[in-house]
Amino acid sequence: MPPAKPVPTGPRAASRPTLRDVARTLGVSVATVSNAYNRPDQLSEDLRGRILAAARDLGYQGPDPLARSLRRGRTGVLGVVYDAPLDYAFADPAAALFLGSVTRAVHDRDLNVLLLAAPHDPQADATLAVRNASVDGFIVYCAAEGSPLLRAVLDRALPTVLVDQDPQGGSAHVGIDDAGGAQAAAAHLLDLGHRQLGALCLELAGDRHPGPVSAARETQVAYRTTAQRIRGYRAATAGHPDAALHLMEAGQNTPADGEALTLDLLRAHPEVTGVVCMSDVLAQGALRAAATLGLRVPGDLSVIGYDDLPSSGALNLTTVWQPTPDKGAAVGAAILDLLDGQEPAPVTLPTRLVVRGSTAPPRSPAAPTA
Amino acid sequence: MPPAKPVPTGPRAASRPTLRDVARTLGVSVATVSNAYNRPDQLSEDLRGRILAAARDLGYQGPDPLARSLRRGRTGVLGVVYDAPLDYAFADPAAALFLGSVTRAVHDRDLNVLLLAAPHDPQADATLAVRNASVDGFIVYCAAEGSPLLRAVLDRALPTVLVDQDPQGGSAHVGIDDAGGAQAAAAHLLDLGHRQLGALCLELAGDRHPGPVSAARETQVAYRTTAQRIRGYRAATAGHPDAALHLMEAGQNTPADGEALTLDLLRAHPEVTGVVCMSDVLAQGALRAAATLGLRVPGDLSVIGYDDLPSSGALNLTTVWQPTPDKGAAVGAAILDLLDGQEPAPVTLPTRLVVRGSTAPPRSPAAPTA
DNA sequence: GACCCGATCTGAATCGTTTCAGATTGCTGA
DNA sequence: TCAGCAATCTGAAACGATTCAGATCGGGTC
Repeated sequence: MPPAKPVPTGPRAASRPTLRDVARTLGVSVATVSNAYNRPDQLSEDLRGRILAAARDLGYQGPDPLARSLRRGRTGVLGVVYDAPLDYAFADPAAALFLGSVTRAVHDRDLNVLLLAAPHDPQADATLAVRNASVDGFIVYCAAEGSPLLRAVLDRALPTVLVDQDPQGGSAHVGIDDAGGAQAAAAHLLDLGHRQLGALCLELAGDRHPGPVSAARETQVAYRTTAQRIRGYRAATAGHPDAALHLMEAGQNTPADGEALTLDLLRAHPEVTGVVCMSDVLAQGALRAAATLGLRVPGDLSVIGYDDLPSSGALNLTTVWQPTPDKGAAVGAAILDLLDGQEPAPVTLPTRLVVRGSTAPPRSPAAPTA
Repeated sequence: MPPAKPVPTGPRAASRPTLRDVARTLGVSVATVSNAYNRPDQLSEDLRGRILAAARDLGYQGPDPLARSLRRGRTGVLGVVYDAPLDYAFADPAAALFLGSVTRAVHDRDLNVLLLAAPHDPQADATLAVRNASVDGFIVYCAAEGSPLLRAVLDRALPTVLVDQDPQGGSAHVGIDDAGGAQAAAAHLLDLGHRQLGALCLELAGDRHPGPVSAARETQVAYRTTAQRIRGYRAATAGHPDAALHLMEAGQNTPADGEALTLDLLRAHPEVTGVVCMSDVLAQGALRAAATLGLRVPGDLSVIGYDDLPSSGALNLTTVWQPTPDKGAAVGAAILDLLDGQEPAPVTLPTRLVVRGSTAPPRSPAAPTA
């Protein structure tokens, strides 16, 4: 005797109706109902109308996105990967602005963005989210050299674009002229006559190591952006044998860290008259520190940022502008190319020094206060 | 004759290996391979090791997330919905900070966040992204009363939390004391002696209508946040019969718009000595406008913001603080409750006036300039 | 009348998993 | 000796769609 065919479970409970349910109530095939949604030209207007009506009556919401993605082999989702907890990342408006410009670029093709980030808990498996993400491609925004997260992304072997990172593993690359911008910033201060400079750096590596940067540490920078900008600062000072550059590393990219770092810097090196910062957010902290110490900007201390945030206009902050909207557009274009099977050319976008009111020649050393 | 069984396509091309492929190479069942990944206790350590090894050799990356989601009925993704193009939304760091705090709250449960927003093209179907999103729930951040996007979300009948919005349709609610904060801001200026006030408002409705707010328009505010804050401003001025409040509506929440609006305001009402703003971003614009006009802050013009962004410290801006991290945590807790089948209580968080240096008593009317 | 064609509609395979309900095996205790 | 049981492993049914290769049918052409 053949094994009894399992009895179908009759009309299912209050569960969501499926394509099959609406097919059954009309006595048509599921293929036809599917066509009613996806290929209106494949069935008569009349039947299509009846199907859509029946669907409405049943409370059917249209084809399940998940099942559709599985069958079609595309999800319509791009993973944007930050190698840091997201609330840290978004403490910098520049990160958010970039994200906005990326989504703008990919929305036209009906792609959405899934946020993937490192967990807060350092014990937790950082790669889990990346490994379990249902996406058509990745955009990696900020990852240290050799980070597990980055490796997990590359392992997925999906279309991937690396932002501000050394190209590797067959992925596309978009970046800015980090070194050039930094060099311009430091050169600006040197041209004004400053010789004792401080630099507020973003993290050099994923380990938390805030404070003065040792020569040893400076040789092993994991983040490309940080490495390039240090290179720029160094290149500028190299032209002035009498110039000194004191590097400070931030634990987090926040005004609070920038303020603390500046206080430390000026305590250790009171001779410093100009500070270059790797972000406007850090520069905001430097401005606060100056206010705390009763130093006038730019009279007693010159400050330069990096990014040119919208708020930096109101702060009258001299800074290095970068083309955030273009960057997002370039990233979007690159990932779309990859999805289309084409190989996009690497992109490096320009930066530009924006001189505002937070920089001026140093007070001459011997001059009396005020 | 029975129809010939279709011939299996042999070893598939260079396509990605599946669970079945690794099962076949070891001669075990797919169930066992699945268990090797999901239920290590269901098979011997020995076999499990061989399976994982074979998987590695084949280049199998682990169970496909999509198929897994379909079968399990959960995606591990939450949709965060903005009823505006994302690059506009993220022009306000407050939006980004909120998003960061939400992701922080849900990451602990291995949930990720999918960004869903209105398209730039007003012709495009705004609801498409929401209808096609594979998510376990929604968080709606900023939607006008009766917006199609909001309706589309509610139609999906998934766990949903509404942020800064009137509760409706069985969804949870998290908000702040918008009116209270606004009232405190306006009251602060009135207490200082100001009587001619300007107010820089966020959009009143989804149509783009920047400029002075007519009485008619004021009666039909689509955004709850805007409505509540206007109510707060009005409540404060109501106590002073000799006080006037001039409402200006922003087209976008950006410093540029805030600046333009302030210039318009002061041109039309030179008697204004204090400006309350519905965001710090707009307040940044007001500060710039003052600088442009050669007005000193707070000597000639007092300015108050809303949000207390990190950058507002450096700007020395008096503003209304709101507990962004708590808000994200509350939203996260609410959505997790809903996913667990529980009904979270509505949450309303407090706001607080932070007095800094951008507010002072008005220069006495008759006093000579400087 | 035979043939072909376009317009509609259907059957069934497939996407890649998870999981329930056994089957098999070897061992223990009575 | 044999029922009972724990430890392993398997078969096959979902999950909810898309899509390809026909089937059916009425009408136009020669």
